[in-house]
Amino acid sequence: MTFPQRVKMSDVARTAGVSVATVSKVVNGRYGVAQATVERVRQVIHDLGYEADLGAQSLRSHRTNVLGILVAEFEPFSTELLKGASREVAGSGYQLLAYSSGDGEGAAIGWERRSLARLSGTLIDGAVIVTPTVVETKHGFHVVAVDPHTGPSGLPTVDSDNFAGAVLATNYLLSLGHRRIGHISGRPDLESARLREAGFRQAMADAGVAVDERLVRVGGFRIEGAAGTAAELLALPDRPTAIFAGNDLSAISTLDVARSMGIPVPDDLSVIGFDNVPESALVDPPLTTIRQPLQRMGAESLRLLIDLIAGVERDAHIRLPTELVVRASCRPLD
Amino acid sequence: MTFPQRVKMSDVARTAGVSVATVSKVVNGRYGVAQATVERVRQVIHDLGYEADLGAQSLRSHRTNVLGILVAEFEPFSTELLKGASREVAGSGYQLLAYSSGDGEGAAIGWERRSLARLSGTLIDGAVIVTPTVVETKHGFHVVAVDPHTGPSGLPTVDSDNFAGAVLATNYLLSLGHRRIGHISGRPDLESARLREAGFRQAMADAGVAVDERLVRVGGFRIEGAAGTAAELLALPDRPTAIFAGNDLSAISTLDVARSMGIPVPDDLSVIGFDNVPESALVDPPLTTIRQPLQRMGAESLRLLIDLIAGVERDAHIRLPTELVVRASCRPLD
DNA sequence: CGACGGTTCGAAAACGTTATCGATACCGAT
DNA sequence: ATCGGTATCGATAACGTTTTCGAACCGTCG
Repeated sequence: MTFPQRVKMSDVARTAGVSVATVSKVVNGRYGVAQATVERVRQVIHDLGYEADLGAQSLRSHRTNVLGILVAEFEPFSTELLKGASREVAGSGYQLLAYSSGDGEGAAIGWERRSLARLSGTLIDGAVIVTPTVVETKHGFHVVAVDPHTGPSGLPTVDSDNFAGAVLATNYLLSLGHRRIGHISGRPDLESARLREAGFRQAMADAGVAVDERLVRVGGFRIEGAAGTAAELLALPDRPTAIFAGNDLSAISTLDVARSMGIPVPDDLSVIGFDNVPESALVDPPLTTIRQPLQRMGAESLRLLIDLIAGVERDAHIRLPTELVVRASCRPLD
Repeated sequence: MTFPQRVKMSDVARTAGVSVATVSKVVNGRYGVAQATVERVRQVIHDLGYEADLGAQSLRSHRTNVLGILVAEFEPFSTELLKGASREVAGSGYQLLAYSSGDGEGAAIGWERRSLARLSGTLIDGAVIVTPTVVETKHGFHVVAVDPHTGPSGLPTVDSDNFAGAVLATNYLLSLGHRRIGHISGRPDLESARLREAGFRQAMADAGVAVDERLVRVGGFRIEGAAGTAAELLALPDRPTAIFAGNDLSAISTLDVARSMGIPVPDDLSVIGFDNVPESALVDPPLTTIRQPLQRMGAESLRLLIDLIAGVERDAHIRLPTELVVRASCRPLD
């Protein structure tokens, strides 16, 4: 296990005929080295293919120019965020690393904290955490939270307007004439799930229609959990004519369940989702849903993180707008 | 930019009343420390929440216990691999970091080499590269290639049996009575695309049906490129009755084009894909395709990498089987 | 009783980088 | 000539860890 080929700063220094200190200055663009020297050293660096040793760099300066993004799992939601984030990072001088807990469903809740402890201050200069449960963060290490769990988070956050989106969705269903509207809500510890349910209730109240409590149920944000809930809802004697699912995954799951129960969508049941993951355009029927600008959220969170590290003063809570995407899974009640 | 809170090995040593050398031995499970001391130090480590500084660790020992997986972009294909890989890594003692070039379409070809140069030997102990163009790798640093570009690669690889899969697909269409079969092939510099086209031609030849060269066209593996190609194919005066698309993305794209041209699938056109990405089950009609065990490929590549690093002797070329997944996008020719 | 093997521990030297700060060279002005 | 002031550069001390190697101790055996 040897790394014989790695060229280090002292090699560059020797063949350029200067000291390592000077090479370091050139690499980091510090003041105090003659233009001619700069160019010579640059040339040697290029010729030798020198790359700074991240470990040593971090050890000495506590900076690595590497940013991390932590997701629970690589599913469509996170993936879209990742796309936006990795696009944003290009040209920023940072590298982006994605990290997944990798441990499935029943994983310990504190995985992000452990990962962060391990990575922070040594491997990465900052991180964006998706759907985090943690709030505390050690001083001097920057993290921004995307779509955090409930609770007063002191962290900088970026999310979308979940409440307004839920109102949008509910109003759309209402405008189609639906009154018996079911809601499959997400994990109650998720701030976004809570807000979506709140928006749903608000819109119903504003329209003056009472919500039948038997029609709003926790389904989880995962596809399996939602299936059971959808089945319960649809098996009800007077089942809802429309379902507002807490996210696209559970909406898609509802579509499946309806099909297997012989309930045609949208004819006998309207379904609306939330998120607008790419899949929602592909399912049959194409899903009407609320669009969260996922890629943009990823991009914004990275930009925010970079700004935070650079110390620029700015608003640390970004809320992006949601919008209704009408496809084919809803229709007016006869 | 200070990190005041970070507890270092010397802190542990001091409060445990031993030297840093001893702590290091405990952490790394080295021989030569009394059982009682081990337990005392372990306790202190836990109490103080000590985490090794990856930078210093790597600097000194050239090991980080971090593995990387490099993908060009976070699309369904890579994502499935990532899932498999991150599942496999759990409990292996390694951490897994995903890295994406982030730069879109026209990015420089050598991005992986640059990334690898930067990360290798300092940040990660080894890497799996998805769809790599590079072949060379510095000595002592292990990489395994998934679905590599064409050319004799000296790298350890894992892929699926693209040739056999293409034969499977073609034979299926043939068995349905199709003779005018079109093929949208992937980027010609991809080994897998080349093999799929070869399998297609082989199966046609074996069945004694000549391939009409106007019906096999390069479409690229990206959804946009494939759309144009599909449109050309379907606009032909005597258009094919079936299309074997080089991958699911182009198959899905073909479905779209067919719909917009008013050609019903599968009634007037059969379409078969390759990969079996999750999306293919969701589209309308659900796509008949060839399944590559993507998650398993991810898992196998990680296992291979770990074994390689550990120095175990084993076959360094893994080829996983493909299989036909019949859904609803093909039907017998009348 | 001295030597010896085994066990447990710590001092100290790396690893490759960055930051400080003193040394040197050079310049124009007195 | 001497001097103050700038540029330019290099020695050197960290950073937190791993590893080597010898010291110290204890019990055993000849």
